[in-house]
Amino acid sequence: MVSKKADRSLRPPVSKKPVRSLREQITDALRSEVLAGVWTNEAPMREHALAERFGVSRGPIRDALLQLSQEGVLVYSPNKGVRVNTPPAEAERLLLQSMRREMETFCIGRCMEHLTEADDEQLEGILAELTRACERADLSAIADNDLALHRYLVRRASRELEGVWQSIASRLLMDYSRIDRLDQIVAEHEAIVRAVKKRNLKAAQKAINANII
Amino acid sequence: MVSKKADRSLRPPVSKKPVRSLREQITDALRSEVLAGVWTNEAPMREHALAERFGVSRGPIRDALLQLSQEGVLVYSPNKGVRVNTPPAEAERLLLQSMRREMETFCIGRCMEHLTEADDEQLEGILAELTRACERADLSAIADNDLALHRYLVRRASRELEGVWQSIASRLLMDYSRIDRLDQIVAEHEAIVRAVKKRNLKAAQKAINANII
DNA sequence: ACTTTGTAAAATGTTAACAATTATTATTGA
DNA sequence: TCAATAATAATTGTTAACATTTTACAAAGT
Repeated sequence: MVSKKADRSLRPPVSKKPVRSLREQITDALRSEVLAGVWTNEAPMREHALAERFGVSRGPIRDALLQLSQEGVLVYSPNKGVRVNTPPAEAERLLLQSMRREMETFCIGRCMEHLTEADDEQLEGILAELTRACERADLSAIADNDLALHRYLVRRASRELEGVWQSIASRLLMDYSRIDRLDQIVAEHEAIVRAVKKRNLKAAQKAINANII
Repeated sequence: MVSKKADRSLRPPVSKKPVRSLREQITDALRSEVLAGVWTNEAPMREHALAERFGVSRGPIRDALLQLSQEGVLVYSPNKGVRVNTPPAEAERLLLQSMRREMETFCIGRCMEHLTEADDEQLEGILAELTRACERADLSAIADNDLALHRYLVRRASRELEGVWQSIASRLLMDYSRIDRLDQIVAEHEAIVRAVKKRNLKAAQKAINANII
């Protein structure tokens, strides 16, 4: 499924997309699953089982699990493996929320002016995927595209900040599976994209802050 | 030096200290070196050389390099290895500073009331190490103990926040090697410890904010 | 019945060999 | 001489085997 051979044969002959390593692919797949509530924090996630499922050896699996542990999605216990992290307590949650708002407000303010129509298209594409994911209630895809939309704006503002942002956003979405208002998710992100397309900074910041809850 | 056998033989018979994995030891060692300016970002850090130096195989080395890349200390290029990251630009720096202040202000306010005399002793110990490191101008040890003192307070407040804090603090200290006022470092951290020992929250927050520059 | 102890299974930690990629050097051609 | 290209070396990516640790289970003892 993510094996290297298959990946290469499927890749278009001329591709500008940066090669995504096995580790990255596995990390992304597992993150969206965990945020969607596919895994419980009762039983540890076994490396051998994951390796078989992804059709790779334990090496890249370990890399992904280590990365997700640093990101706050999983919790790592030496010699015991990893399990799903618990959502942050109320006080931590409020702090992380405040920090995420600060980051994304900064990022949209920084990238807004030099966004192009190509960026608008990209955002529309992610929004469309998010909408479809909501329609079929695919929590994993919803988490994926929710993060992707915000990440796109962060990345446009600063590659340096992406890592910090990811670990804050992931922690905040640790109880994403409890989300039930799927139409609200779509509406909030539509508002963000709309404001961005109009290059209306204040409205965009307002929409983003309204979405970070 | 960091081999497992040696480590176990040196461990006291009854120890409450959590076992530090090879990955953690190597990560900490490399982080303090990079922050101290031992490595340049000109040449990539070679896995084989590091493996030989630490007397382990490339596996744990790769783990440490991956972790430090996520932390913002190193930059990872697929198939090309890692090199030292560049310090954040001014705008990013100001944002990260603000976030770090917010975090540490929160953490000291949260842990202050349930700190004990044992904590005071720990902090004094770190401060003493920091002072000695400054006296012999050992930048690596200075970076280590500077981070250790702040990390201690963060950890006392919340284990959940430690990872986020580390990646912010590391990025802010990426030009630590340019520090030349060694006596000022000692004075600022003395002020922090003094305020904490007096359980004076306002003074502690002020001292911490004065130190985050 | 309960605790303790020893053994076996299963999991993670580490290593070394192999595969694939990138960088370097040498060579060929105009 | 210089550019293009092929051979070579060096480096990272991946894998499978081995080592260590933890866990589960059963047997023995009190």
